[in-house]
Amino acid sequence: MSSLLTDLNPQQLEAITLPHQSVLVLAGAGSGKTRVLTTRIAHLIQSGQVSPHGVLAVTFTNKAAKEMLTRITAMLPINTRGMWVGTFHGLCNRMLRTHCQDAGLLQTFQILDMADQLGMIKRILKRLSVDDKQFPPRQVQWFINNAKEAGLRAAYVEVDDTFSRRLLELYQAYEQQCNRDGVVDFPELLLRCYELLSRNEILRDHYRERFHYILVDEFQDTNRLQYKWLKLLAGADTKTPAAVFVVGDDDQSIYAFRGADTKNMKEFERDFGISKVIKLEQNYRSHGNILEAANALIKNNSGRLGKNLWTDEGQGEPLRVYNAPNDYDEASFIVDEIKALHAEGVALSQIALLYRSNAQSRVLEHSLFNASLPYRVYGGMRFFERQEIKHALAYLRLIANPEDDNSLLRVINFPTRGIGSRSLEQLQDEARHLDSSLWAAALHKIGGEVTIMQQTEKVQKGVVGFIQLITTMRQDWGALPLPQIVEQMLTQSGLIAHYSKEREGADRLENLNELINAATSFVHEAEDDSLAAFLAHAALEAGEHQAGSGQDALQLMTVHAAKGLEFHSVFLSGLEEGLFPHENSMNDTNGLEEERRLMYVAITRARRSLYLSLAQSRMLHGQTRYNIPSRFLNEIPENCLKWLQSVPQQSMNPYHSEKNTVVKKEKFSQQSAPSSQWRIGQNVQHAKFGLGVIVNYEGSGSDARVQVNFNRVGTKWLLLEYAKLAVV
DNA sequence: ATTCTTTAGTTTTTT
DNA sequence: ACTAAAGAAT
Repeated sequence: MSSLLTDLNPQQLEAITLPHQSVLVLAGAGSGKTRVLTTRIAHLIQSGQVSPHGVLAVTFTNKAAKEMLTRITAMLPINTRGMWVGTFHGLCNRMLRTHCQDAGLLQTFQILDMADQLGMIKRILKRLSVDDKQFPPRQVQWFINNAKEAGLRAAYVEVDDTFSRRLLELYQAYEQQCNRDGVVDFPELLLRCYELLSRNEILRDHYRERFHYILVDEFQDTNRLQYKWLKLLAGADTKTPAAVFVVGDDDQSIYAFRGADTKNMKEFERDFGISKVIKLEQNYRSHGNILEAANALIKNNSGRLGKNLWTDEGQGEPLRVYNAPNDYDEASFIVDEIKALHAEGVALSQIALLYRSNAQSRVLEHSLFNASLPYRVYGGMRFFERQEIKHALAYLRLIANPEDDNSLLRVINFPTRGIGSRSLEQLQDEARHLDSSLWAAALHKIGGEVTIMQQTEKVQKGVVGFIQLITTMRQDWGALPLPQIVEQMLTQSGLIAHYSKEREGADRLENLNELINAATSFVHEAEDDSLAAFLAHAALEAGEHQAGSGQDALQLMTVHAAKGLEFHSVFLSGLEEGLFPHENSMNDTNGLEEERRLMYVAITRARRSLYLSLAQSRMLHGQTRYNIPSRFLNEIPENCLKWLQSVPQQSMNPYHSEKNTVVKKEKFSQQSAPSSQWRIGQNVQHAKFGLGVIVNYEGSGSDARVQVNFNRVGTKWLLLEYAKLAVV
């Protein structure tokens, strides 16, 4: 009947055209999941079952949300403005901004990212003089976020030992501080919003009345709180619940580490009285060998909901595996293969280079840069996370709300204006006395001592200057458009001047300029172009701002970031035990199964060709590590794989040999050369400490000592004369 | 108070 | 290897 519904298989068609009821769609990788989701929305609107106003679609990443909107607008020539499409956090932020009073928040409430949050926790630990050895800030952060993601306020957390009790007190102190500063962390966005809806019947009914159709992508990655929020919003327990269309794949659940729980799928079936589960099992993406490899691998996981992907396509080429002697050789192999593919006509943007952890991108980038292959890195160090941008944002936040202690502390002496630790301490004491923010304390101090004039002027000059600076900035705010506010702030704060003076400041200045551009384009694109909205955008979409996205470039990202994307060719690097699966996850079954799902995700990104590579040795944390091939390679059937030979040739790898000689030269020039068997990188055996690698040495003759990194006991300095080291 | 130097922790993945 | 924090020197 309509062009929307052509070229669909029966299951896809059924999912798309389902009447007003809730449904669970189990969609395997490459089964047209996103297409089904977007087509359903378009179909619902086109057939008049709902107006854009009544649709709410939740995705997991901003990238996915954007993609969804683009696809819908391509299918339907309508204005999608009324539709709510976004991430859980984005949608909650939107609701909280709209109803900030009911939510007990300032109009200008700010969002803390993970680093901000950690800084805040560190500050609280210091204030309460808690030993941060005993209570590592990271662990406190983990505790707080976990509680929030389970939907628990401090008052409801149950603890049974003194350690947890202390953690709970810290949680409480943290909550207080957040409330006073008017800041909100990531899980707080959800929890606040959930509480708002459950407390406020009018609002709840308003939104229930509005959103008759709710669609959720990547449902397997939702955590408990997100699910509760969804249930509440949809009115699962009412007579007229919304039609909730949920798409997920338990085999692609890779966010358990931040509370995602596939049990939500079972609960969804129960809570929404699901009578229909639709399975999409035909894969339209990958060739046979790739799919066979993925299926065989994921079979090793237990407790799957069960589904088997199949394809009409031919077997295609085998997966190519390359076992490199070291990480530089691995990189140059990848570079060569990418060049070859590109020469054959594959667009660089259709080639992805994936890795398990961000740290691995360095070596790869180096080789790509030397080969002048254009590439684009997703994730890693993001624009809004750079320190100069963080400083600038802190000033902007203070303009919006000077009570924000976090931001104040970040920039009160940056650029330096003579406010040292001493003055800061005084200020913090004052704030504690008054039980107020640092800003209020500073105002109070100046106000109080203005009568004593002379001395104050000397002691507090820096602080007075800072207060005047922020006050002046605040006066202009409101009158000026956003980009001008940013521009003025950059000069008035002295950030520009500071980075102009710095040796390596050129990049930073460029980034600060880019911030003005970001503000300009934000004003053009966003409906709400207020300062607060811009700051929320900066916190929530930290990764989305990427310069130079226009040209054809190779795509570099972690496997996590690659979920939901597909490429003609995929390179998966670092397939070694300890790296992938990661050593932190290898010890328990759950961790290992999640790693395997991650591997599954990685494999299924490829349409036509897939390259797997590993290195026998690689630099990590400044040390050479020797790894064995990943167990996942053994889980892929041999007939899918084609092992490539590595050719040990000096000329093939000029960078690596050059680098090595540089390192060695330095060592030799400063110290006498030890006998040839004791050299850096040599594997040795010690009677007591076991196996290790020599990482450094000094002295000579009877004084000669070597530093050895032992597998079991870490690094030790040993006198060669006494330590009976054996070469392995 | 600021800047230079040394040291310790850190990195798994992300909204 | 790299960065943030602590310590020492100016």
